[in-house]
Amino acid sequence: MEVTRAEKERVRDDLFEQVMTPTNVTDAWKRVKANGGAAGVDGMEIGDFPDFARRHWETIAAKLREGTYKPSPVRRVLIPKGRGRFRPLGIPTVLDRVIQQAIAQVLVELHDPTFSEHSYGFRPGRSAHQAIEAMRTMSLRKGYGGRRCHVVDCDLETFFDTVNHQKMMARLRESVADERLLNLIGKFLKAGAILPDGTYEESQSGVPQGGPLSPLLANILLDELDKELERRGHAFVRYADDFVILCHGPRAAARVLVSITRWLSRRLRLTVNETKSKVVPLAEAAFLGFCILRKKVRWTDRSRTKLKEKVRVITKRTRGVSPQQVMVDLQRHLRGAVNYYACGIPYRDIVELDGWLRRRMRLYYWKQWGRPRTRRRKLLALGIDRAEVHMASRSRKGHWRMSRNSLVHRAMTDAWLHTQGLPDLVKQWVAIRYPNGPKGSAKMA
DNA sequence: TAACGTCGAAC
RNA sequence: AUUGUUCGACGUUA
Ligand SMILES: Nc1ncnc2c1ncn2[C@H]1C[C@H](O)[C@@H](COP(=O)(O)OP(=O)(O)OP(=O)(O)O)O1
Ligand SMILES: [Mg+2]
Repeated sequence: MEVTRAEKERVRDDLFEQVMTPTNVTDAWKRVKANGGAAGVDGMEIGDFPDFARRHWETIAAKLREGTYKPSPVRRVLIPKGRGRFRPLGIPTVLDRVIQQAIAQVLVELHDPTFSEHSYGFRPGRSAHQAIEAMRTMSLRKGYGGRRCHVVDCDLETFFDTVNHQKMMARLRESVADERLLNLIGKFLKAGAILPDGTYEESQSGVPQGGPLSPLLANILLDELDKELERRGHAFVRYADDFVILCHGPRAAARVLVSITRWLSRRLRLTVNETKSKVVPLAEAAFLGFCILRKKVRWTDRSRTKLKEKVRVITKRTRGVSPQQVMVDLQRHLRGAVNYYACGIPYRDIVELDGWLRRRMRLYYWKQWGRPRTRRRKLLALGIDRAEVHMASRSRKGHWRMSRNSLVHRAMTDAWLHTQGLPDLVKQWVAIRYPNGPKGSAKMA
């Protein structure tokens, strides 16, 4: 016992050297390189880094060890977040990303095993699917399934930007004894930012949205929230700054929301987003793009609308893009999106979506063919007889109506569209939902 | 099983 | 132009 405790002390105090290990640093660099991200405030691209590192790593390592290394400010880039709002990214330099990544790799092994079972965001081996499934399982427990079940759906306001430095460092000090490492992390927090107009801005609070270490720091801070929710015996699931608490009724839920809001503000100096946070009946609680309806996971109307909108954009730009190219784009987009949502898509939705997609693609071809002469030629080539072709090719009906026309349908059959490269959504859905085939006989991977 | 690459989703 | 963490799918290779 005495030996293991002493050993642990040693490892804790040696964390900094663990970060600086050549294998750890090269792993960190590999990751930064693989991400292929943009340059930071110094303008150094990923491609420039190996040369720079060969020349300067020794002196940088020395400065890091002496505690005299000064991280560069992050580069502030505003990206649209919908509804006219913007997300302020903080992009560290390539060098600082490597260093932060190296720190994260060491700290994650120390901290992640101690995190709550009910926390899912930014954590290795844990996914959004597991989080929503955990929520579903909780809702099945006695007392949470019925009509009375209400959910506190909580989200923090500009979460990363509002992380309190003092609170963050105090929390880190509880688990990290190495002063050099704490010092370095503190410097990263205070590095500041260069705004798009070139002016410097101090960072009095916040972890950069874009720092490789930031998600882990966020979880280390909110671990205290998890512990508090556990202490109070709440049925909750957290994904980053987004968490749900299942309650036995609307009044209890309302009390919990008020209480947790106050606790977060007082204890962690974090603000609950008043507009995003609310108490709703279980069926109306949207979490990670899903909700729980009649004990099943379902994608939200919003998720479906967003997916359709994306398809619309891909199939819109009729100018200059071949149908084949459009379908390649559709293929790879829908493969990923359907793969994510499949667990929440009911069969009738996927059939409807598949039909809508084919119709949209027929419309694309029809528009592409344009002039009556080319329409005539294409229709004949697809095996439609001359008399019918004559009428259809000269049709002045609207395009969307033509896409439903039976002749157009016979020319471009479902099978033909699929041979041209149109993804088969129903097939894909079945492959995900029933991976073992109709008999359910084969073994799992 | 692993490594690289492309892409999707959540935050 | 747009960073990061995590999960997943597909492709190439052995
Ligand atoms: N694209 C991203 N890049 C880097 N970090 C991100 C990204 N998206 C989300 N995050 C991180 C930083 C956010 O503070 C945190 C929570 O996300 P989110 O709730 O969507 O935004 P937010 O909390 O910053 O603003 P809001 O007030 O709109 O909730 O997750
Ligand atoms: Mg938020």
